[in-house]
Amino acid sequence: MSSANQPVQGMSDIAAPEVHLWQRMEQLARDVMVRYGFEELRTPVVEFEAVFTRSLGETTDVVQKEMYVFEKGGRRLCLRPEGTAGVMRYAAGLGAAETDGARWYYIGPMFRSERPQAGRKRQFHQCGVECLEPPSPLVDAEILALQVDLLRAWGLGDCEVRLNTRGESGGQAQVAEGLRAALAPRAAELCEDCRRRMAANVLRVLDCKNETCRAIVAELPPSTDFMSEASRAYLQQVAEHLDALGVSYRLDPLLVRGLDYYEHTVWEIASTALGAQNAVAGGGRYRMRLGGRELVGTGFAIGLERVVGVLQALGRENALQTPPPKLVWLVGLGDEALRQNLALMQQLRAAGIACRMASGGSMKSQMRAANKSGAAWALIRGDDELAQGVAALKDMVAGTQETLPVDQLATVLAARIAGPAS
RNA sequence: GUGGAUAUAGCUCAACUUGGUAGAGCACCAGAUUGUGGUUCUGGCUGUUGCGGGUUCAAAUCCCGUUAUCCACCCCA
Repeated sequence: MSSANQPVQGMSDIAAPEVHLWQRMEQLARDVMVRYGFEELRTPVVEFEAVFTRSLGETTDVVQKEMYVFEKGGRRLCLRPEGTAGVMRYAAGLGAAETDGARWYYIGPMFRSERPQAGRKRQFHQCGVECLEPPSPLVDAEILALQVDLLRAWGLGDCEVRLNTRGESGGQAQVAEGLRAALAPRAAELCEDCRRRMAANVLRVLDCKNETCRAIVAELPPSTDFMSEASRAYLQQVAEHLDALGVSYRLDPLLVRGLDYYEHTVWEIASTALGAQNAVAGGGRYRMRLGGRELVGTGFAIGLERVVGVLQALGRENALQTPPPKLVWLVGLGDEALRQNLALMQQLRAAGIACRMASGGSMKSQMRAANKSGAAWALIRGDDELAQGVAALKDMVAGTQETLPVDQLATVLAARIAGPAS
């Protein structure tokens, strides 16, 4: 294969039959989110760079090295690396009356310039929600319940939810300090990465994969010890609401979320069916300041490529496939029949019937094309049929054939498509 | 950004170790007494061996570079 016809590194074409799975997933997602009172919000793929640098955190890897940034007309622009900041940029331009109680969802492509690997594309797709109701453990629990509901609709009702808190935003510096102090005596034993993380982002030490680091982390006091009583109580209430909602979860004090805007409730849903990139979805409560307004909300994002990956790994993708529409393939023998078939095809389409035809060729080759396309029927006309005002309708599965008047075709076919499976 | 593996027909792969200008299956196209697909039989088409350079009389094969893919680190959904 030549490099000229490949897509850009880390970006993929999604074609049939897999694209049918995507369409179905998106349809189910919209159905579920609408039931929870969410409206779709479509924000641009291109945003000002500052929208993300200010909200995700200047020091996060996403901002520092993964964004596609470019300059146009003297403005620093970028391709969105995630969905929340763009939604909040939109919200910041509204009045409080419009953002209070807002519930938005989005589905679309995101871009991060990372090295591609299993479950990690440079253009990937997320489905997420943002809820701007007044902060409450009840809202957090409801949003998590929505996410679990959505995964269940896709056939992933058995994923494990890990839940944790980052504490109120005012106390996060204390948490970092506390952890740093607790780690300090054993800093020399930590891996090279973790020694760097101690200064840059202590929380990341908690989910290091290195064995000796994990052993050290296991002996640390839980990070909630460094939080306020109110922060611990908030988490406790979220847990109680989740119990009431029937959502199962596991409290995991080592769960870390990467972006700076999170506060209080955070969660993540992973699947062992995936490789190293096993996080399927994540979410939490956040606070960010944009355009002079401070916005608080709860939201989540789901990586659609990863959901597809889990479904395929577990062999569940077929459960979401819907049967393709029944297709009628028009076969014409001779130029006049082809011409009249073209007009007939448009009449049938106008009646809601899916139709195709070949531009010519022998009857054999046209029938072969009909078969290859998976057409349910072949509709055959030659000079004899034209003269009599009829058409031969062949059932491609049963192999049976009958002759019908042309003016009855639309009603007969429509009835058979709607009726019981043939 | 770092590391490992890989790159041959539309697809899955063989030939590479022991250099001698590529082959199979599937797919595709066409026929099997001139109006019927899917099965069968017969025949046919397909490649600047990812790209660039080097060694050699000769490179898919050996060497260097480069690009891409896969996997892992890192990070995240």
